[in-house]
Amino acid sequence: METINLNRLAYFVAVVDAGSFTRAAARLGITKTVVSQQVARLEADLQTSLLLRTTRRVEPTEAGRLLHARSVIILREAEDAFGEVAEVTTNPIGTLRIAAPNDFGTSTVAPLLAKFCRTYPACSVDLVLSDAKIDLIAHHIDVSIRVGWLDDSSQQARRIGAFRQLLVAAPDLARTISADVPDNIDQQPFIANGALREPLVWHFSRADFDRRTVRMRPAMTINATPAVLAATLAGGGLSVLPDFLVADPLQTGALVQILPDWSLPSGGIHTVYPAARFRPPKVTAFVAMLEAEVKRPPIAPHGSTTS
Amino acid sequence: METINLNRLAYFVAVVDAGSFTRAAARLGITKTVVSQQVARLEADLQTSLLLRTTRRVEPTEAGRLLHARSVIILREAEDAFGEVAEVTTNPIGTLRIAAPNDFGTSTVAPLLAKFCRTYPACSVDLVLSDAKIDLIAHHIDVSIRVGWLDDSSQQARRIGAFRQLLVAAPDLARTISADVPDNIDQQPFIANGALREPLVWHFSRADFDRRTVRMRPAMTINATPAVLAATLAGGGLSVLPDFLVADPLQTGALVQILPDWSLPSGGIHTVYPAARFRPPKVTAFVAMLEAEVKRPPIAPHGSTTS
DNA sequence: ATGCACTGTGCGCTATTCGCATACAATGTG
DNA sequence: CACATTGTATGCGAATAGCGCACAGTGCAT
Repeated sequence: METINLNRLAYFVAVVDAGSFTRAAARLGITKTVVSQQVARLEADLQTSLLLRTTRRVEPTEAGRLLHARSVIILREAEDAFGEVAEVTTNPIGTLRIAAPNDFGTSTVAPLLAKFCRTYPACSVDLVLSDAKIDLIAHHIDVSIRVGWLDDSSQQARRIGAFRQLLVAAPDLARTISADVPDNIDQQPFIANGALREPLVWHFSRADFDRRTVRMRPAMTINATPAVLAATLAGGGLSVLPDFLVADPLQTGALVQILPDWSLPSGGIHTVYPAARFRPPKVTAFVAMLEAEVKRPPIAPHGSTTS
Repeated sequence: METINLNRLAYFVAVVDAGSFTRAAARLGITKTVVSQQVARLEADLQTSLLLRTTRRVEPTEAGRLLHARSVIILREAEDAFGEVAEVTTNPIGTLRIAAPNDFGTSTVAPLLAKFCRTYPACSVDLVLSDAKIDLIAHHIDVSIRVGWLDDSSQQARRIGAFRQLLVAAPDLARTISADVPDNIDQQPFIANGALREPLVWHFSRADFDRRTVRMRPAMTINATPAVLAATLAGGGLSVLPDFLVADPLQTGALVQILPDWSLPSGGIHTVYPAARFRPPKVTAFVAMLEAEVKRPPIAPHGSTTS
């Protein structure tokens, strides 16, 4: 069987159902000429008469009745399939696979998932945490969240928010620091984040004009941000951490911000999508929710310490 | 959902199955350009990305996986349906509905059905006996058998054989007739067949040159041929009957042919088909069998009486 | 009988689509 | 970093879809 035109089945079924070429054409919104010709071609393809025509009546042959019964099922199934696809393309539904870095995923994305699943009960979520860049299409990732500073290669990233970096310390250590300018801060023990490209050199700025660059002396270097946080909480030294990680410790007083009047370079929160022409609503819905969450800064800029 | 092109489903499925546009194109025997474009159009129709493409890998999206699963089923069902139709169009199979006159149907067609059903076990037969002309397509008749002399209206009839008309009588009556020329036969009691157009005037012929026309005097007129036969068997008079009806009585001696050297006009046995482009094999097979049966004349022409 | 309305189909025509060949950007692979 | 391979964009010819029109056949109401 070498590839018979499936579209003609719809015409044929319409004629049988309507009992007339003319009515079928009206129902299909095309000329009766076309219906007649299409059915004729279907018959030619199958080498069978499917319909016996009089000017007054159209009656299916045995082969016609056979094919009609099958075609009705086929067409209904096709309609169902298209309907299902349409459902996915118009409503947030289905499984959403999100890739995110470990720290941001744990601190921000994961808590947001509860709300997302509550808002869109037809969605389920797979959160894939990884700090490495993974192949989006190979892993069926719908949206990947990249935090920090993008290298030029990821062109198709879209910035949905920013995060600030805060110099923090455990309260006991913070009490020993009285400086209100960064100049001598490099005398303090520093926990370097080995995951950053430049973990030691930090550019402080204040009020649009005051700028200082300080090279910290690492008391220790840890290449995973959550571990840096843990060490900092334990009083191991100062460290620079993103706001979304230290919001809670600052709130509870487990950490204290040092030099709160000075800002460090802020980074971007980006979404990256696999190259697709159309974006499913589940992705749009989630990104909208994440963007709202991320635009509401967890720490007011230039706020004071919470101790 | 306004009529999505079903043919593209095959292309899409081929790509997913092959995991590559190029391999799918090879499998389909067309260019990869076409496959790419067709899938792109399907996606445009559905307003959805079905495939995520890299030059190295092609992976279906969630909608794509959904549609793939459905499409595989749809395509398989379509193939099944076409296969079933092909079965009907190539092999004698299915229900064969035959229309025939009461007399010929009873005497000739009905006995033949046993052989037909034995030869083609995949066929079942509906024999519709009626002396009136019925609407072939309204009654789903595959082939109608007309016996006798067609009026000009039935153009699409095909002659598959002939029958002879025989002047017969019961043996007791036949013994009283000694004539060997038709001239005085009109003195005998005659049973007229009211179903004929001209039941009384008969044209006898012998050996290509001897011709006589006789007008019989009806002792009785009966408008159903089988009843004429019954009256003749009962000795009610001479009558003219088709060979297929009197073959058995002549064989057993229940009837005797009168003037066996003289012939009466013979009639045709015709098939009439509903106007269809293609003829199903079940019809062809049956007509072939009927033609063979009918071509073998039940009574040798110019044979002698069997008394 | 006889218009008459209506059926399905054939014909000429145009717009769209199918399909091919070629060229090209992107991406792994050695 | 050359190289092969992938999917896509482009231009072009052929096939198809679809339209309007005209026409023969058929049932219905006179």
